[in-house]
Amino acid sequence: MKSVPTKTLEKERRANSRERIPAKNGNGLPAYQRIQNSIRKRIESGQLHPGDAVASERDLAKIHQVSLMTARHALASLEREGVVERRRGIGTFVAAPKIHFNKLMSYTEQMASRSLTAASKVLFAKVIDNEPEAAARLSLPPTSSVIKLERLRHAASEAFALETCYLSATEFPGLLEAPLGRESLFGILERNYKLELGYADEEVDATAADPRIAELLNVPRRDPLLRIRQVIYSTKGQAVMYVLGFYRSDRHNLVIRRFR
Amino acid sequence: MKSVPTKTLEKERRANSRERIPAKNGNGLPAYQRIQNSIRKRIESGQLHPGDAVASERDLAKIHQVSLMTARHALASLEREGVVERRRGIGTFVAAPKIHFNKLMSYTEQMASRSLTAASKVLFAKVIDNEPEAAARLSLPPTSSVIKLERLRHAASEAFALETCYLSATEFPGLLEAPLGRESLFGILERNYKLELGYADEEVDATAADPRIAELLNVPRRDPLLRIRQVIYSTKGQAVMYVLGFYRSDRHNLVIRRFR
DNA sequence: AAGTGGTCTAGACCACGGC
DNA sequence: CCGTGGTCTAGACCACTTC
Repeated sequence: MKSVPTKTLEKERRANSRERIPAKNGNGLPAYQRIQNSIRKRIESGQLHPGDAVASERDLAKIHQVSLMTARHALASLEREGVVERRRGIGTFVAAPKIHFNKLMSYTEQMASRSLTAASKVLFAKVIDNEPEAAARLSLPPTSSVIKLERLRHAASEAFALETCYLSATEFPGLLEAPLGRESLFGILERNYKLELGYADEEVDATAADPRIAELLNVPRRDPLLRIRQVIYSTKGQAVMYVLGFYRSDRHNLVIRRFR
Repeated sequence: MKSVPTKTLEKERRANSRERIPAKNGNGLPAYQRIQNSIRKRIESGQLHPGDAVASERDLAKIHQVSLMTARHALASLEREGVVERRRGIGTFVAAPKIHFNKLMSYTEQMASRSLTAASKVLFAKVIDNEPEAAARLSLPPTSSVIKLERLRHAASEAFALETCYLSATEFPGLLEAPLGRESLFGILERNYKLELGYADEEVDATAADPRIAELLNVPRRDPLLRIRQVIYSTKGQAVMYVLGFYRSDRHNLVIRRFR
C-alpha cells in the first residue's frame, strides 16, 4: 500500500519538473534568485522605497508559482544581505539605504561615492629590488623585484594624501605602461589582470609630517597625519598589494563599524 | 478524491507532532538549533577540529530524526556564521578558527586579549547637563543630563590613553556608584543594566596633543595622537554611549579588516 | 480572525567531485 | 557509481501582531 502513493507522487513530481524546465530557462537561474532579482530591481528602479512592504512569502509564492519554502528562501537570504528586514507577524520591508561600512574601496571609488572626482599625480613609478619591508608585507623574498608607485592624491586642486603602492613585478608585468594617472589601479588590476580583490588588513596610527610630506601636502612640518598601512589580498587570500598612505588629518577621517 | 489523502497526511502530521513535543521539550529550542548546538559543542570540546568533516545533511537528518531540509537549515546557517564551510559534492567541514577582526571590545577586553591587565584612573565622574555635542551623538536633547566619565588608561605604570565616556544619566541611574576604577564599564552595563551591546561606529583621525593631554599622557606637546570618536549602540540600534579617546600613537595602532 | 514570518516534513531532482 | 551539497514541492503547525 505504501508503494502506490509513493509512485503517484513521483509521477506528479516529474510532471511538475517538465513544467518547471521552461520556467528555469527563463534566465537559467534558480527560482529563489529570480525572485530576489525581481525584488532588487523594484528597489533599484524606485518602485520600492526603504520602509515599504515587500510582498509576503505567500504572495510571492503565488506570483512566481513556487512553493512557500522557495519564496521564503528568497526573502531570508535577501535579509541576510541586508536588503530587506523581516518582522514576524508583520511583514517584510525594504531595509534602510545601506551604508557601506568597512568596505574595501579604492581612492577613486571613495571619492566617487562622495560625488567627487579623484585625481592623482604620479611622483614615482619604477621597478626596484631593495624594498625589503614592502617585499615582506607581500610575502616575497627580501630582494624581490617590486613595482613601486608613489602618487599624490588630490581633488579640487588640493593635495589630500600621499600613497605609495608596492606590487610584485613578476605578477604584474607591464603594469607601469598602464594609464596610472587617469585610471583606477583597482580597475586596472581587476580588468587587465583578472584579479579578484577580496579584503585588506589595515594598520592605522598617527604620525607627524616630515619635511618632504609637509611640502607635498602643503601642511606645516610636524603636523599630525593619519598613516595607514594596508595589505590587500585577493579572494584566494594571496597578498597582492601593499599600500602605505599618509592622509591630511584635516581632510580625512576614517569611518569604521565594529561588531560585538 | 483529493480531500482523502489530505486528511490522511494531516493525521500523520498530528501523530508526528505528538511525538515531537517531548523532543522539543528536550530544551525548548527549534530542532535546527539543537543540531547546531550539538555541532558547536563538539567543536568547542575538541572532538572536532578545524578541517574535520561534519556529519552530512543526510546523516544529521537520520541522527536527529528530522527531515533533510531541517538538517540542511542547521548547516546552512552555521556556514553563514562562519562556523563551518560547505563544499558541494564533498561535504561540510569545520572552519578555520576565526580571527576576530573589527570586534567591538572594551579596553579591558583588548588588554586581556593581549595578556595584559588593564588599569585606569578616574579623573572625572559626574552628571552634567551642558554637553550638547555628546548629547547629540547620543540622540538626546542638547541640555540632557549625561554622565561624563573621564579615565586615564594605563598598563605597566605607563599612561596609554585618555578616554571620556558619555551616557544618558536617566538611562543609567547609580552608574557612578559602581566600581569604575576596577571593573570594566562594558561588564557593568551588560551585567547590572542587562544591556546587550551591538555595534559601534567609529571616526578616526590624527590630532596634536594639547598641553593638558600632553602632560597626562607624558608626551611632548603637539605630538601626534590617534583620536577616536565612538558611538556604541545596543543590539536594538539605540545609541548607548559616546566615547572620545586620545591614544598615544607610539603605543597604539588600530587594526581593521575591510572587505570588498 | 486574518495575516505574517518561523519551523518542519518526506520526499524529489540536479550538479558536482571523487572513486 | 555513489555521496555530497543545492534547489524545490505542497503541504502543515506554531508564534506573533494587528484589527
